[in-house]
Amino acid sequence: MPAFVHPAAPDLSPNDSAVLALVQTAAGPLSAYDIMDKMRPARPRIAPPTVYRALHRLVSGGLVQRIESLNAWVPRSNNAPAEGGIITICDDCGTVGEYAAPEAMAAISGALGPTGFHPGRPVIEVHGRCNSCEGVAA
Amino acid sequence: MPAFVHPAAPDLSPNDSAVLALVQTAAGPLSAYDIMDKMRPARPRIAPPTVYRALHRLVSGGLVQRIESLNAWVPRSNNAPAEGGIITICDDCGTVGEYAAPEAMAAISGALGPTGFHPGRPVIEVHGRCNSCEGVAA
DNA sequence: ATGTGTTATGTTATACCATATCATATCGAA
DNA sequence: TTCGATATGATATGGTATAACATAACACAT
Repeated sequence: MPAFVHPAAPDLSPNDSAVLALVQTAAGPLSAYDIMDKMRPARPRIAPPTVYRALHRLVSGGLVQRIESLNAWVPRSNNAPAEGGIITICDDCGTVGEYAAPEAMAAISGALGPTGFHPGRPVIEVHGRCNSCEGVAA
Repeated sequence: MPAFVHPAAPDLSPNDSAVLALVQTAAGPLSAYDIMDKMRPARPRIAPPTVYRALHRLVSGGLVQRIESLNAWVPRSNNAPAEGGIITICDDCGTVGEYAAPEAMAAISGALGPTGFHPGRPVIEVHGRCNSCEGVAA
């Protein structure tokens, strides 16, 4: 897996900042339409492309990550790996976590080596139950 | 990662068989609406729920797999791992592959152990370029 | 044969997710 | 000032998935 480094985020547009703030302060993953709804009080005419454009820029800047298996978006934590950490998704409470796992990434690269496939963007999302939820009802 | 074993597929309904045949003979991943379009000549009134119900049953039976990052569906190969192999997706030609990688799964489990997260369904999809496409235009 | 439970399918409508397209605004560099 | 680059506005549409309710088909016990 090539070590992908996000380009340094330039200063954000007002739009981008607003979207980022919402994603960062949300209790969990937000869909693009959740974000729109939250922006609507301040900006009644906000439209989907505006939100998606901001999200795409934030993803490029490494500030936001899309959860493919949820069609939803979460902030990247500051201490998260530069790219491609493991995402955990609790199917009970919806909590999402992000963890570095260099050995896992290496193992994936190793497994793909013989196939000739050239890895680019990895999507590693593990559904399951978080520690709290598992404790409540095993 | 618990070793999840799909329940043995009971005999398929006619609907399920039709959907499975289409997925298995397609050149690449099919969306649910691709499948509907292919069924329409024979069944002009086919509707989305019919296709989705078949797909969900086929997934439960381990015969079909959903590619989360494509919103599309592919057959499980006979020699594919029981569950949770690594999916490769060539972003140039669309070809999808499935590979076993027990060490990678173990590494993911290992990385998550300290977090207390209890893994269930893993989604491991690696976008990149297949060997052929990489050769054509590096 | 009738009733009952179960599973599959039909049918309509709707919700939800994402982008194409074209117009307008803003701002700094040539 | 004019131009190019970037961000946003605005409308429309395309694409993905499920809710809700109705009906059919079949197995099987009474």
